[in-house]
Amino acid sequence: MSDTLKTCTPTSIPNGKKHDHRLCISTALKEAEELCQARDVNLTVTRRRVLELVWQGHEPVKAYEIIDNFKADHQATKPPTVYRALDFLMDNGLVHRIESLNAFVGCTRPENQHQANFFICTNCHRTTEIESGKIAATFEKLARQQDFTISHKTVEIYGLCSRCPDKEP
Amino acid sequence: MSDTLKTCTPTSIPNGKKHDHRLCISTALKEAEELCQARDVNLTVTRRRVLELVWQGHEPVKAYEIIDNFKADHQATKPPTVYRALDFLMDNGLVHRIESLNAFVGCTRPENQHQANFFICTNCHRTTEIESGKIAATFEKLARQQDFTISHKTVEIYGLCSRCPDKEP
DNA sequence: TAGGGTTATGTTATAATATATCATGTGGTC
DNA sequence: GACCACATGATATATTATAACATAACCCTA
Repeated sequence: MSDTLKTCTPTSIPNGKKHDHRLCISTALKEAEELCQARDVNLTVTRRRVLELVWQGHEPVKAYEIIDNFKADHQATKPPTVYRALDFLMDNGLVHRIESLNAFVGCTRPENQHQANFFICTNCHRTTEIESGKIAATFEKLARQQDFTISHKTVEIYGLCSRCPDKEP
Repeated sequence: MSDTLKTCTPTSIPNGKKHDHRLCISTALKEAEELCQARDVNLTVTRRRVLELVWQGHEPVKAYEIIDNFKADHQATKPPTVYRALDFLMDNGLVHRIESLNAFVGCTRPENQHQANFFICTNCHRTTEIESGKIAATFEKLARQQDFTISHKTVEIYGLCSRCPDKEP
């Protein structure tokens, strides 16, 4: 474990395959607990388990994969339960939905509720949040030109990540 | 008709409610015919009708709405037929898919095959393609910083259009 | 002109994603 | 204890999309 301790942060998920993802998970859960406590909302066992399953990796996870995982836990559950937990987690900025994949990914900086933009690797599916005022500024400028008032965005950029540079795009 | 003849173009759909949308439809169909002929691909009756139905307005249209419209035509058809026609139209740049709505919208400049970015009104659902090298450049720059190689994008910006400025966002 | 390839559509079935609705449980509080 | 708010359970169904195989129409060419 000694060379792989780094936790994943919004803009830099370690490039080496072997970052210690257990740390990502435990950090995400700890942050979620703190935030929910601070906000006086209830991170129940179900919601916590769904969050943990979303955080199985840095790849978006599908709702029915989560349901299947509950089955594997011998804690069988039905779609509404999982979708409700996901709604809660999204409302609290703990997970994001990837519209173009119908899937969900853990938020890497939930303490600061935001809409995220994503880079998504078409090879390994690793998904990273893009932080950039530039993006917002670019869209705001275009919006002003058309008298359009932006409320929210879906920005999902596909391509090959730094770990998969040689794959077919 | 005299004050409403303007056809809708990528960046400016007329703001007055009463642009002559029949002209948008006929222009889109004519361009589609020309392009398909030039490319030696087959704009069949089914595909042409699906395109026409997508072009019923400047709002994204759902696949099953198209199927229902075929029923109303007494030309009942099944999902695979419509999805196949939509695939053809997308392959040929004649329609775009709006991922966050699971819906389809006619392309306003099909002669130049491209990936589009969209402004989508949350009130009237009018959807306009954004043309901007700025957007691509902004993302390319961020991508380079992370050794990410972009292949394609889903960019769907929601808010209120110029016709709906006073609505709740 | 029969055979074979290509393209498009038809048909049946089902997969995958998501929600509406009503019932139940649980913990606080008046 | 009665009530309320919240969370979950359970049933059913809606919505979106595709797999797989069959048929048809057309063209080519040997």
